Amino acid sequence: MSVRKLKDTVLVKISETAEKLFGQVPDQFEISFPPNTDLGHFAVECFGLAKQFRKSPAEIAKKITEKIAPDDVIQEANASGPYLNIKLFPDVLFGDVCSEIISENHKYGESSHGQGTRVMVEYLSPNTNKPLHLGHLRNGALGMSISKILEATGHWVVKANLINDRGVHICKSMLAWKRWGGNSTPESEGLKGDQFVGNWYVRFAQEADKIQNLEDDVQTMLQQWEAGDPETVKLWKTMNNWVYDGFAETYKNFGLEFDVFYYESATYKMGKDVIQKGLAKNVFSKDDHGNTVFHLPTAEFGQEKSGDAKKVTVLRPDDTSLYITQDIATSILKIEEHKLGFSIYVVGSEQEYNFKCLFQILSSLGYEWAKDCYHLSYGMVYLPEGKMKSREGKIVDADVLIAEMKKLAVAEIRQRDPEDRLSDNEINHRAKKISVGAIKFYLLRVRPTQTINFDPAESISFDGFTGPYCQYAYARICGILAKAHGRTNNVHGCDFSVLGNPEELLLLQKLIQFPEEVNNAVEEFNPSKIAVHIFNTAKAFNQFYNKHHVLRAENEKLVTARLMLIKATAVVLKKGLELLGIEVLENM
RNA sequence: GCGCCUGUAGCUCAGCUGGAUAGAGCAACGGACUUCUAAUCCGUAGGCCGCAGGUUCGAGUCCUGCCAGGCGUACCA
Repeated sequence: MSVRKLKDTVLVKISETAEKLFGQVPDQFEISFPPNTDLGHFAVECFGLAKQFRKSPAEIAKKITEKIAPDDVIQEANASGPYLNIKLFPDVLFGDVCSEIISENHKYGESSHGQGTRVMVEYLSPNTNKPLHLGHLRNGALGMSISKILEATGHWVVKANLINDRGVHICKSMLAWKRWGGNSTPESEGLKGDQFVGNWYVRFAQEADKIQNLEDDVQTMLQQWEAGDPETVKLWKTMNNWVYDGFAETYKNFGLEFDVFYYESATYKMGKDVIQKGLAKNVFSKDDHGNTVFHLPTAEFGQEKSGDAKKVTVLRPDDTSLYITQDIATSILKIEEHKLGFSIYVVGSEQEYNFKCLFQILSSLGYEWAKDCYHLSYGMVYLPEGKMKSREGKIVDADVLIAEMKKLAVAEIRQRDPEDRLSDNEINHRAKKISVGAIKFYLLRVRPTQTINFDPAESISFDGFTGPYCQYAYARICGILAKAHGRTNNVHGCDFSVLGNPEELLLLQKLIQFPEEVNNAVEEFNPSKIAVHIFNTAKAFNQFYNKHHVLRAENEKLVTARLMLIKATAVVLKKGLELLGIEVLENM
């Protein structure tokens, strides 16, 4: 029997008993867990039934308790005030749950809700003028995790990266390098390509304070680029490729993957065409300054003080494009190329208004799928000194953070290996998984809408509510299973009736709950649901581990049954971490 | 001004569509390694859940008003 079926069995039983008692089939009621495991394995709140049957919740709970007939699944029922607590026979409860998890293995927790739905997750979307920073890592962790969660719920996911590769800001680093860079390359300077280009972007800002015409020169360069001037285009390609090489390294280190790349340089012209067509159809209009504008419907967007509708500029008077111009085009491209059921944009909360406008414009252009576009907005990452500002050097560089975390992980691993048994290779391998896991967990453990106040000391911690804590629980289980010598091969021959202490029950409860949490996570686009639940699962395991023996349990039956329980726990921990984009280790 | 987000323990956050005594981690203090990995566990201490009303048998959770902070409010991205 599966976990779901087990719950259904209990539901049906209660439903039937209530019908016999009150002559009516109860309306829907939910099954939950009692606050502690002594009370029972499952609980039913009788408030809803109270309304339907016009009796007090306590009375209903009591009556059902008296009438419920024990069978081969339900051991006993107890009323506790308005609550009806149910105990099952341990062999059924533990046996069914563990067997299901072990036989489903990595598929446990998955569902088919999204079967046949294609969905695009656009995330990261960096500019090619500077290296990635902590904000990008939050975006990346979120984008990857959401993609994995969607896949686990049956969706076909296309992960997209929209590269902002053109514009004045890109020209700034180009200009600085052209003027002062000489023949230097990332290679000659021993720098990652994105770091190298980023340095020239900073240099531009410094020089612009001193040199008067620099801003004008950069505008000239942009015009040259738009005109297709071969030399400028060549420079642009060269520098962007340096950046891409650098980014690729960071993606690999942090475990970010993409199926498709969109480049604004390739879509901005299409954006202009779409605007022109819209202008012809009167979706857009020209304002007094020559801007091409869109009037937002006052019903949803309100109005200006003057009483006019609010407007959004989609094309400048000289017909050069804006951010939203190319975004309109990219949105259309995405849908046309990939036949999407829905489309997610993982972008910071500061752009909420822009996306609201974008989706409205798409809708007004006649694209019905605009309602299937969803802006997954997330809060900013603040440093102790305040908001990150790349121009002022007030940033946490992604590569630096990853490298520092890795150093700390290496130190921790060495401390646990006083006899120097581990090879450098092995240490490196472990440190990588641990450090990246720590960063991702730190960024994903709070709901996306929360602003994160980046606390360096807390973020580098490997104790408590962290990724390494969860990885550690998994590694401990692996250690035990490795010494079990195949005694976990036959789940169905295992006698589970010996299990049932509070620690075992609590752990089992977490395993039962996992699929629901995956479901909650996908419904809310909120990976923190899984992070919190995996932490609670690891914690329940550690509590069990500290109080009870597995391999040295009192008798062989207990050893085998506990082995099954922890094997199932390992499955859940691994799957949950995987959905967060975090890898597990068998040794730590 | 308007829109969105946030306000829960000293700090960082959970708290599912209202339901059993408001939970965790960190920091503090006190304990547990001859025992399956102490990156662990146990205990102590710490809360007018921003404030004030309202709805309800029942509110941290829903409604209204206020206070404080963040972001946005278009020819930046």
